Amino acid sequence: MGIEHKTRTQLVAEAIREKILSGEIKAGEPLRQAALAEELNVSRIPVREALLQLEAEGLVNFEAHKGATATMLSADQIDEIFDLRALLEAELLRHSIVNLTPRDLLEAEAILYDLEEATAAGDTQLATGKLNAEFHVKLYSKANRPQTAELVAMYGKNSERYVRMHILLAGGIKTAPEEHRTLLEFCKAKDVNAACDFLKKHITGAKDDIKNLLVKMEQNQ
Amino acid sequence: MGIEHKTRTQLVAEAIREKILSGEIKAGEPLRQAALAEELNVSRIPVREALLQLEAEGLVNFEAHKGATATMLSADQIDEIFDLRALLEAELLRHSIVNLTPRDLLEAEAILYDLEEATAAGDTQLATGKLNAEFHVKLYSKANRPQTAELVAMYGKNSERYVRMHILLAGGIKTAPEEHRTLLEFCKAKDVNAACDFLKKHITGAKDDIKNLLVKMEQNQ
DNA sequence: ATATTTAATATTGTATACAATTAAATATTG
DNA sequence: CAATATTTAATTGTATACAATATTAAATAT
Repeated sequence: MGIEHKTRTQLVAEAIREKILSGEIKAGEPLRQAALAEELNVSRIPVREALLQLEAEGLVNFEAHKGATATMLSADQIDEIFDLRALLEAELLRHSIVNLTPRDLLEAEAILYDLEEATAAGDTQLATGKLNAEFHVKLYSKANRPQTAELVAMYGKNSERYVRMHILLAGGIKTAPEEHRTLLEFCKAKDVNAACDFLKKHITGAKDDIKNLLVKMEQNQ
Repeated sequence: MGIEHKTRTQLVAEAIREKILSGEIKAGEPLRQAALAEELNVSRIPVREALLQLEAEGLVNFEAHKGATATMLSADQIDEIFDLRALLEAELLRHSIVNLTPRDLLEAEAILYDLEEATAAGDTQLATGKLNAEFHVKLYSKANRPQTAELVAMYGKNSERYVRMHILLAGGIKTAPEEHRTLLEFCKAKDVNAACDFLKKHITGAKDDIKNLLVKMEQNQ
């Protein structure tokens, strides 16, 4: 049970990732190695390695000799990412549902309870962010599809900043709380097809909401 | 039209990638930075960066302080990867079919012709490798889904060594050539659902073939 | 002899220094 | 003045050197 010995590269990656997701570093903005290195009190080597990792996560574009920039997703790319999420998350759910125990379903319901309470309290940040993710992860938890789950996590992270932005600009996503409850009921009933179809629509709905905003922003520039 | 100035990191990545795909570096084998650096006449820095890239491609596992190893895919992981490919490639085809021009279909048929000739000549390496990939790529070429295509390319690369190995050990994949022709006919007829369903079965069939071999190999160890 | 420390070695992680490339600024020419 | 060279500065890419960690070998204790 040793102390976790995080490498500098990992710490730097976390720092830059958060800067991008929080919007402190805006999409398209160049990421200067020297500046980041100085700010984080490390040499450029771990910064470079962190940037490479973040490129693999889709948060950064790294072009040889030209440097790294935070990725700027066009409306089309957002569109595609959310389609991918719908496809992959439905696949996870399909494999998970049959293995979900009554215990799992109760835990999901407990999260849903918190989520509804947060929504009622007006905490859209918490509701659409952490709790929403927890609920979904719980439903997928018995899929036994680690690589698919990793992909889903990656795309989730990549969408996160746009969701956050959307919350800020549009005052939260209109995802009706009942949608989550409907999804849970389908899972309880072990109605695989209904649950997966509904999940796809659920994700696609969020997409349309965000995409509209993105299109407007692109026009304004 | 400048001379392509490939960075050392890119060259090293290509070299190591080929070593892994060709089987020169076996799955599970450790990749010593110093040894690779000396062999390729570079310092350890580009080697490290190349290893990070290859990790993103799924060809390498990189653990802090312990070093990198060529990924060893279990039968379960192969299973999941091929399921993912079936899902994603069907998605690409679904979006591409409607945009495929008669010209595209003729080009696909030309590749298929070469493929059948190679098969007849007994060149399973060429037929199941390059030409097979070309045929599929042609069918997906009008999908307009760059990120999905990138994923498919990645998983394709990751499966490649197992396909190669299978060809060596089992004398080629039994994928009936008629399967490709059937798929092409569905595309010509613009029968989206039939084509996608058939494609999924086509990929899943290849999976079962390879998986059987993998299971045997795991038992032998 | 086996288990547990301690020392030695090998290997990875990171800072510094320098080389290569690109972008910006200045000079040059039609 | 516009367009093109030429120089300068900024930035990235990579080698070398050293620090931190993990692995192996030796030493000690049980």
